[in-house]
Amino acid sequence: MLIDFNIKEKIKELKSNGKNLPAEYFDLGVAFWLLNPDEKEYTPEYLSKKYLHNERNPSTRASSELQPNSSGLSKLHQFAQKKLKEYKLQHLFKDLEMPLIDILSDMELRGIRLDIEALKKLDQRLQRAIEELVRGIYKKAGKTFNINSPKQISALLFEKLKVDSGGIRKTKSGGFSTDIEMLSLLKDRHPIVAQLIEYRELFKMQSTYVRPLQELVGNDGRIHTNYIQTGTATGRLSSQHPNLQNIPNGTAWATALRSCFVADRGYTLVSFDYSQIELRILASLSGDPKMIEAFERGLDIHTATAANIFNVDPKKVTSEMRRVAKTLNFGVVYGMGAIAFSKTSGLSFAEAKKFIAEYFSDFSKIKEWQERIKEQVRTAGYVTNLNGRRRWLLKAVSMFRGESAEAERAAINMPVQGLAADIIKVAMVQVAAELKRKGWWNNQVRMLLTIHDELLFEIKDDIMKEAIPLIARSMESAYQLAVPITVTIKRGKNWGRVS
DNA sequence: TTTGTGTGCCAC
DNA sequence: AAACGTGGCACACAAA
Ligand SMILES: Nc1nc2c(ncn2[C@H]2C[C@H](O)[C@@H](COP(=O)(O)OP(=O)(O)OP(=O)(O)O)O2)c(=O)[nH]1
Ligand SMILES: [Mn+2]
Ligand SMILES: [Mn+2]
Repeated sequence: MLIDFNIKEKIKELKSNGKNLPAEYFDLGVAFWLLNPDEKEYTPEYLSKKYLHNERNPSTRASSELQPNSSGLSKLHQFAQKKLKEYKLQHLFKDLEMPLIDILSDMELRGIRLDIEALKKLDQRLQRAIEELVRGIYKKAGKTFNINSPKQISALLFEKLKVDSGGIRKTKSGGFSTDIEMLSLLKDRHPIVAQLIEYRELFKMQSTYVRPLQELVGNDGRIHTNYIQTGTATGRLSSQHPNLQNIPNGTAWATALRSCFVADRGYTLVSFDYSQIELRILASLSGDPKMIEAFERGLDIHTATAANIFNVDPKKVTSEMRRVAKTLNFGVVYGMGAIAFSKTSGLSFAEAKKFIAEYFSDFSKIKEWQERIKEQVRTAGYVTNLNGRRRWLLKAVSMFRGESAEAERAAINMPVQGLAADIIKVAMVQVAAELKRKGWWNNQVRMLLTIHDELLFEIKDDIMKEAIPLIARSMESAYQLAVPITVTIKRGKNWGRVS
């Protein structure tokens, strides 16, 4: 058995060189992450110092110092084994996280094709639009300055241009805040502000996405992200270099950017996204009869909330309205206050307070479930999800009210977000196994991206008709809840496509 | 020159 | 963001 850190990288190396893979492996970083997903890092140096009280990297120590069988790595292994068993995490480790490594390594090696020419054109369009905005901003300002500096924007607006600063929040370091909420407030007070807002949007697109993506395209014309299996405290994956889990979505610029992610010739991009996934999980965990019935009837609670808040017929709910409602639905169940709710929804403070109160009286079992979680985290110092995944939250008993409240909200979130993470991981393992049985894995069907509750595939056109229902049914049956689990399927030659 | 903090914003 | 949660990343600015 291969016992080491960063096994995903080692597997990728072996696969790239056509070597045989170890039959069994034990990733120490992932093991320690399951034991405590809030560690600062999961390196041999850090963990052996912390758990073995040993300063040096256990894997690079001179062999002369070592007793056979008691090297630092096997000490860490023994410790992790013992604790995984004690915490009942072996199942998650052995049957979910370790099998996932093989899948993630295939996904990272495969990468996703980028249309470089389209991206360059988008860059140029952005560049021209940004230059135009900069000209207009400097003209209205009567001087040049660094528009990327919140400090300089503040000085310009409130000192040089004498814009009324009434109602403008201060940052914790004392200056006026210039975030989107404050700029929206200032939009009616000076014509420069609308241009600043648009500049922010375009500069973000260019500096965070369009430029770095061009840099990171490989010789194969594809982008290879790195999934961090130890990257979150709830069980989700994270994605780095580049992060492909936060590619813009919804605006015209976002669609243009997503259109640069394309399928190989003869293939189609197909995405499968779980519907209202954490609300379904919450309904199931809490046993709330009303929410369970809503899902059994096939209702869309995000749409219902949007219709309610915006006072329109559910059929008239737009995707932007539904996204706002999504923020509100999850906000409420994870502890949002009436002030934040009113700002996000546009409702008055009183209406917001009423909405939240009615939400918890409609779905009263959710409130009861939350109270049980709060009790658990206070008494045990940790919470677990349905599969035993664990998060330590010792601050739940902090003497500082803000700290304990924050820990309680995290405690309420973890069992839900963490089960959603487990469900998609189970789905990935199950789908991969079924596709391998078909002989399609990594050939006619390529799993490209995992985005929290969504899988993006590249599928050969001639087997789409068979592959799509196979994947969808597999994802929907990956886990049994008290409510049905469904996926929404979208397809196109590029990622900016319509349904 | 590098490193760390603050601000801000993209996604789920 | 004044009581939604989970992330990654770019940039300004100050300190090392
Ligand atoms: N706490 C919190 N969680 C969020 C937020 N946005 C998304 N999530 C979590 C909960 C969602 O169920 C999960 C997947 O995000 P999606 O965008 O796919 O939304 P969801 O599946 O709920 O609805 P959908 O039917 O796919 O549009 O991520 C948010 O603003 N706050
Ligand atoms: Mn979803
Ligand atoms: Mn999603």
